[in-house]
Amino acid sequence: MSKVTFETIVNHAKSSGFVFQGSEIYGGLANTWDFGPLGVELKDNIKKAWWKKFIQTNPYNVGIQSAILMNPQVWVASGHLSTFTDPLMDCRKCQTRHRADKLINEFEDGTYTSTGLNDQQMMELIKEKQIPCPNCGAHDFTDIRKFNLMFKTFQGVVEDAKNTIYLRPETAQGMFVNFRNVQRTMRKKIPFGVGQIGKSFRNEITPGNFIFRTREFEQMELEFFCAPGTDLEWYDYWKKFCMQWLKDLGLSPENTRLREHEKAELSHYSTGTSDIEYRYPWGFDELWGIADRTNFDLSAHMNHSKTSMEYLDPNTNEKYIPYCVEPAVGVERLMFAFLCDAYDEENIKEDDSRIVLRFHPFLAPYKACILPLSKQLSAYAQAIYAQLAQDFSIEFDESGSIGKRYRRQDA
RNA sequence: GCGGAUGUAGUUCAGUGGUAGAACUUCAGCCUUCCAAGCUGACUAUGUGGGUUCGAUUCCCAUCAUCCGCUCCA
Repeated sequence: MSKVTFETIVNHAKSSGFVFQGSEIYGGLANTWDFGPLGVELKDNIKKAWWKKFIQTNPYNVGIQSAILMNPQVWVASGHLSTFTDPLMDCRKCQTRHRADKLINEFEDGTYTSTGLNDQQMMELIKEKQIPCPNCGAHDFTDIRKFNLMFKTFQGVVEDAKNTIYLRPETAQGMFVNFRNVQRTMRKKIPFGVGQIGKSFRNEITPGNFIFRTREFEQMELEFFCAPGTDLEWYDYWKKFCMQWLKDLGLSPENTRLREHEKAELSHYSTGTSDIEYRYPWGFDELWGIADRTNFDLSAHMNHSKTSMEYLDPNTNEKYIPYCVEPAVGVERLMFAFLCDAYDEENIKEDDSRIVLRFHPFLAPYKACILPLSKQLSAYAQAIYAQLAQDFSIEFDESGSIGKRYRRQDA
């Protein structure tokens, strides 16, 4: 099935109005992509489908939309600020990368400590003590570079450290900090979920693969809160739920699989994570992460904000911090998966093929196209077009031969 | 960020230190046709900025972007 090459699909997406390179006329901006007329329809349809399935028709879940800019304390509590900010140095000789704090702490069995040192001081210490590259033994490091995954900006007119705020690297924290608001106003009982669709930003070291990994991306995340001890059950439930949804939307099962994370690759917040993977042109890669986040986030916010995140179970009169299962999927990579899956080349006769995109009707950018057989029918055709366009995305085309026009729409 | 490759119309691909070419696409006109490639015509390109040169798309440098690895994640 996945006979589509990466290049073919990217070219087709670019040349048929799905995706354009961002800021193209200025030479582009690395890894930014703009969605064209067809792209935005497809992307919106994916979001609508998700919202309908996970929020609108789901008895457990409700939706929110939280701000992209949040109090920096959120990121302190969530761990994003500390775990995503590593002081890194490259060895010029062997091209390996190391963390400055680790170099210091691991040198001579921990004689020295990086605690309390700023970047400048760490660099000086490494130089002074002649700490070598663990890989090749050279003493030729680059300066420390901070790889902060989070985009930084300043709130207010003055640019100083006190005003530093971040663009959110995930939408999830918006659900956690609003846990009590939602629970109270919607009178929700555990288990229940809060979902949102929104942009997130990560200053990835290496983005790439077209729209698969970008620094600005849109997430569809659900935080499903449940009682401690029931999390594994729900974890399984959502895995199946998500898989089924993909299948219902026509994503071919042979290109989709579920993969359990190894212990070593688990993120700082999770005790169990599975990926739904899709067979992209370069191979299977992560599409949808389903994580058991335990009560890590709510506990962290409770400790940090001094606001109780406890839930009083009305049946047992028990107070607890709910556990959380999170299915999180990136809209763009899901869209890319649907694009790859829909792409087909039909052989008409020898040496002749045509490109057809076979989307699920719900996802198809256009639902129909009006093609008058002759220009004399133009007025009637226009009327039909206007009528249908009230409720659907419709195309209109009266130039060229009829066969040609059919084919234009296929692609 | 590091290493390697690449950069010519919308797309695919030619070509040259001295006027840049094709096919498909697109557009206009003819045709009024039910799954592309009938006829006529038209538009459109050497990523950007320097340098060498009488002259650079071609050679050199820088830069930007893309692709492939390292890495990371939804």
